[in-house]
Amino acid sequence: MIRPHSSTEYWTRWRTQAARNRSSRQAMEKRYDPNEVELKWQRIWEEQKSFRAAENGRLPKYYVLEMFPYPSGRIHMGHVRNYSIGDVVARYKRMKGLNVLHPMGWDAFGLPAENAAIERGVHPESWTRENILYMKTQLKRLGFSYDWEREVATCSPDYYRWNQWIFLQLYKRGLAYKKSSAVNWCPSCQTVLANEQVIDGACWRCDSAVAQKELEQWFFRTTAYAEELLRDIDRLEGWPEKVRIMQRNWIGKSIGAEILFPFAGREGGLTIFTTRQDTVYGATFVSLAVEHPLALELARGTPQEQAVEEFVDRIKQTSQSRRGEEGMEKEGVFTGAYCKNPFTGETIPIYLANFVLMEYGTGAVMAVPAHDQRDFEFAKKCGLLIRVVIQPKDRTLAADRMTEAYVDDGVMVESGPFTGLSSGAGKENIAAYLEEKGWGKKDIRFRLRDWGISRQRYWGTPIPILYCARCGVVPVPEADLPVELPRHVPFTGKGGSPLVESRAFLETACARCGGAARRETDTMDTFVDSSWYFLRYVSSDFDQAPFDSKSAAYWMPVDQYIGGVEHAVLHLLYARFFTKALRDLKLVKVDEPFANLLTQGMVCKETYRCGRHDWLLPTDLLGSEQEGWRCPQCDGPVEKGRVEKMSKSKKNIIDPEDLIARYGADTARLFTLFAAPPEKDLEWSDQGVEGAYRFLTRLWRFVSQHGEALAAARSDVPKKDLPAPLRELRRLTHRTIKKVTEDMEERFHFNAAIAAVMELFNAVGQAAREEAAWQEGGGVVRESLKTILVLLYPFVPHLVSELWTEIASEKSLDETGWPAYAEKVIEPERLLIVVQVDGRVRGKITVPGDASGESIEAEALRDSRVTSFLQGRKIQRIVQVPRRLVNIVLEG
RNA sequence: GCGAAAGUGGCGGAAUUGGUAGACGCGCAGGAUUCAGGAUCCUGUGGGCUAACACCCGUGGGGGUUCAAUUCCCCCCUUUCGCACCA
Repeated sequence: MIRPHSSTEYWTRWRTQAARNRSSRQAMEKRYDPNEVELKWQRIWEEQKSFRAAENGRLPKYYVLEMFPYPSGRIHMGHVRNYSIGDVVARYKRMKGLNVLHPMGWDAFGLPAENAAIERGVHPESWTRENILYMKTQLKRLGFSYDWEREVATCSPDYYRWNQWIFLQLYKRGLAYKKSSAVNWCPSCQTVLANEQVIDGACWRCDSAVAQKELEQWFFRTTAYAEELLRDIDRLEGWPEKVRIMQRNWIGKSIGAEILFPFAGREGGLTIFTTRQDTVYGATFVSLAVEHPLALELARGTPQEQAVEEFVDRIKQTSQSRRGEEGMEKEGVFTGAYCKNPFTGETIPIYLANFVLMEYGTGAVMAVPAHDQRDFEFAKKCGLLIRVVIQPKDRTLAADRMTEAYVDDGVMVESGPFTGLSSGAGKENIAAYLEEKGWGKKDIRFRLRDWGISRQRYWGTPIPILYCARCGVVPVPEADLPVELPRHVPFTGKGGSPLVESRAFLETACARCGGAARRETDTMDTFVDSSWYFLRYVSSDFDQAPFDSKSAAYWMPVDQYIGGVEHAVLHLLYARFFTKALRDLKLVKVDEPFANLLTQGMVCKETYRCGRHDWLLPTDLLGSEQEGWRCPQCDGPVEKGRVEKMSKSKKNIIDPEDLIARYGADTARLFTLFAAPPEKDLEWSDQGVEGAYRFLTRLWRFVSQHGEALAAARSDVPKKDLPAPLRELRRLTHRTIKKVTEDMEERFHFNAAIAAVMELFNAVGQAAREEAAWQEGGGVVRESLKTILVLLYPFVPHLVSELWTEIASEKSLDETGWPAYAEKVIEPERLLIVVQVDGRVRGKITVPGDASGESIEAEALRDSRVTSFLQGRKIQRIVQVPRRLVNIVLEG
């Protein structure tokens, strides 16, 4: 196969070629045309179905998943980055011999499609389908190695019927239920607004003030899993600490107690929740939320009645978001009613306060002004009693001299039988005492709320519920699924959900009694769709259940999940909730869906801004970098703004399509992977892109210049008697394999991996310029270059595939797999030892690889630069780091 | 306010079981090639002081531990992100 080929022959030819190159380089070389190369390989991969995944029990599996996109119309740089990272992982793991599942799909329900319908009269479905088609060609053009046969689109009835099916299972188990809850309501558009449609408390479309409106809505009982969701965070070792903390905070577990404060002068009492039962002797009043069911009732018949009514009305009108604002002043009103502190026996007043939340705890709190900052401020304002019941260790508090609450732990005082206990012991003892006395009990509360999934929208999954005048709430029988969205509905943007207007959809027969029934017109939150799509991929055409449990048993969990931090809480928490619920339905075995999570940073770019005309496109600017930019509209000075996340409004976006047209997908991928490590923000740089492109061009040129020689070179490298520079090149080659493998494996240090390959390529280039490199037949150069190509394959697969066919005849890239390195080759013959005197580098010596510590020390002491520092000084001791460093420590 | 992450040349970033700080890329400078420009190739490039060597300084600031600190500990500053009346 290999033609005999002497080095002289090669050199003669090389020289003539070089000479010819000088006269007509263009004609000589095949130019690097990324477009041609990339389309060619994309076609080949498609034809050969290279990335199809199939279950194979004999092979270890690897499931790598990137967060699927919303089909907004075009992909953006954030997608390119996210999916490039995922593709590197997928291709790398495949080369390592793992059976890789790498799917892609579409988070296809959502508001923008409905807006397009309202604004431009396009049906949400057509709009979405067209966007999907376009974006799919964009993703294919980037060469991502997806198994497209598993593609899912959540707006397809084949998909959302399983949303409905899961809903019914949850409903059966009481995990889906209905309750009254507030929504944002625009009184002018007569419609419900999503949170993102409320801007500064006003409707985004008509700018009128948004009100709160109570509606009956569907919920998933996420709180049923609160404890497990919290506990299992500890097991998610492959997740960023940041995300784990965010989830913990979101779930917000508080351990405390419920205490009943009986009313004074009437039956019953108020149940409060506290985490500081050790301060109960300092509770000098009780505060209620204005929404508390007893708020008005307690005031009835008292002189306070009118004041309370006014207060409640006023506070309720301020929206939730306003109420949470910083510096919101503590306000309250006395209800006119009293209760008893069961511990002190004192009669204490009941107030309403604007800072007490009905949604948390019981909507009632015992107020301990000395040891809670809010209560302190409130008590100061209303002139209420402040009593110190916890003393810090290092000083003594006096109520009348306090300027703020003391909220830390300490020793209990003035606390009856509990006086003298520490806060910790007090909490335990008081909780026990409560149960003994029947005044209350130990209690745990979560900040986590149940998940409201109802949306008064069209473009989402219809909730499979019927309302029958006779039977009440009736779930749609599984056999009748899917409940499909009616196609023809009016999109006006006014009134309720368009589904309400569709009689064909709305009016139906009761599944139980056959009588007239009405369908639920709410659709599901799109987070429902994305809470289990990773399971659908394992068997995306399965029609007996959401997914085939056997396939899930093979593929789950997702080994590596990759996406933006913006989903750190909601999406990831809901997906965890679904996984646990589906596990309890015996559909899946895993407790957690994502074993490892990588949250990639944002793609940023510098911005330009004019004082009068705001953000400007860099291409519109007048002037220059040196003499300063000027505004094209007013000729005023333009300040080079900060580096910000790419966004249309800041006019600092780069369209991936333009980038690909100019440089190709490989350059786009290489740059995004090289410019920063995946988890950090990436600062876009046009010059950096040029640099990446230049590197690829250099690689291309090297192969076209040396291709023939390399193809003909000996592939069996003679292990012995290599000239020193070639031994060195081999060593670097193997060292690079080791480094890149570690960078890929451990922390996805792709930028460092690429840098190492570039370094190797620089060395190859240098070696190849020497005639000596070809004397042994070019085998070492060939091995090094092949290594470069293989190591680069996950990053720039098109270019590498093309070059590989040029130089490597014997095996395909797929068969070759990820290279191994030999420790023995890496082992250097001579070691470079740094010699320090008193910790400062004073000399460098080289010693044989097997030199003993003593001989290294002796050598170090002989070094002339070192000895000049030893003149007239006494050596105190010598520290040696084997094979690396000698530090000579002097006395004095 | 609480929590987290980060701060290294002109720029993006390397290096952390403590052991040559600045890999790799960009930019810049010089050279080769070219009629010229571009492209390409080669060389240099933290700062100070030098003719050069040498030496000194240097990883946000200050202190500490150590033979040795970008890396570990304490204090402070700055930036970014998340949470923010959760009783």
